[in-house]
Amino acid sequence: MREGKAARDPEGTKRAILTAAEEVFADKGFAGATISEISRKSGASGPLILFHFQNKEGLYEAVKDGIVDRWRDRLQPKPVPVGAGPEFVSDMIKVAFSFYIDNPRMVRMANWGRLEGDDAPWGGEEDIHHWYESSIKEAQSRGEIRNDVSPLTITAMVCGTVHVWWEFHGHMEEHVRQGSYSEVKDDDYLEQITAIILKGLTP
Amino acid sequence: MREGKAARDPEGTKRAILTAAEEVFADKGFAGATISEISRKSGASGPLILFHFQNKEGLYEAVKDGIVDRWRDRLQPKPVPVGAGPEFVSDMIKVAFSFYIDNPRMVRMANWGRLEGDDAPWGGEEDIHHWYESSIKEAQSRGEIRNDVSPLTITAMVCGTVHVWWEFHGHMEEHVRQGSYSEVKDDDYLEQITAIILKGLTP
DNA sequence: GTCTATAAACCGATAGAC
DNA sequence: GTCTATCGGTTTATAGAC
Repeated sequence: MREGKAARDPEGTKRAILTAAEEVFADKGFAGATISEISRKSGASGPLILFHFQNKEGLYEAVKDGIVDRWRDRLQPKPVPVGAGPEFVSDMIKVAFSFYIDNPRMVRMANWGRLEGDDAPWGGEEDIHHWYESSIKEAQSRGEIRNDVSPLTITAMVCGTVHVWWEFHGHMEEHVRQGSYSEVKDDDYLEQITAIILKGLTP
Repeated sequence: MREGKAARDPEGTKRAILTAAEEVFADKGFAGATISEISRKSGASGPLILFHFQNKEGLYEAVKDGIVDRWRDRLQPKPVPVGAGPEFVSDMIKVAFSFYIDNPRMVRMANWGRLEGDDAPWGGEEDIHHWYESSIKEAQSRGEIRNDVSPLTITAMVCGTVHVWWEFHGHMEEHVRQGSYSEVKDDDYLEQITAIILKGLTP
């Protein structure tokens, strides 16, 4: 977007604005982000940004929509797993774990949003949770997973255990640095929580 | 704080400002909070707030200090548990669980802070983690907890499993409302995760 | 569609009277 | 210690030329 001056390419401009905005919103949140910073990073003037997206909130929503769209495109419809309870759960953990590596800006945007009071599910999320719930229930009915715990509990536990690792990473590094704990590598953490959860879920 | 006008009571004023500021910072974060809103809620004028706390950042730090002080006052020094590995862990879970109920503003402040890049541990936190680490290690050496997992993993898992419950509460309620999951009560969740984690940690 | 210029509001912070 | 008045800087958003 730096081709001389006023390079009338509305779609390219929009894309540049969205890219820059996503970066800034993920970094600073809605209140902390400014249009002038997005202007600087995108090369488009402030008024042009508002011309394309109405106002700051419109830009924010457009960024969110973009993230959801990209994410949904990558989601293949998964087959309901058959006869593989433990493997299904360890897969669930692994997928959640790498999600945080692959989608750092989406994660940050969701975190800001939650604090700002936005509890609405992101597009496509419902399908995944429906799939989780039915898969867990099936595994329970086959006797592969203990059935005295709710599917929601299992999902929350998996998500939380993974979430805390990436979300409190800097925080925990501080504790390691201060000698409260000895270091744990990412892969080791993944392996260990998988072992604990699988064992904890056996009937 | 509302006794007529200019009620020269510096300590009372400071307290009113801190109370209002804590509310606003917890609600909006540092960037989203404004001195004028804190002024409105506390009854003290903007300049008076800045007179007492230097600048916005100084006020923010004072709020954080106040929270930490109140929190630390309630922390009794705990004895290192003896011969009660599983009970120690279930206690750890219970304490973490009720912490989120008892300290909602502290939790929100910490969440905002983490997003804003503040990884510094809160005062007094180090002691707790030291205590966790040594307690877990002892339980492991006594063969009450499996010793192929790191203490940090266990702490993170407990914190994450609890954290996700309160942090994603509104979010999960949405999923329940949409029929993805059937409802789970707070107490049931606590009971179920305790059962899963305890079983998962047996040697 | 894109820019410059600018309005209108609000921000944190200061000056100075009391 | 507390207030009113106000400054200088930024913010979002608009007007209007091109």
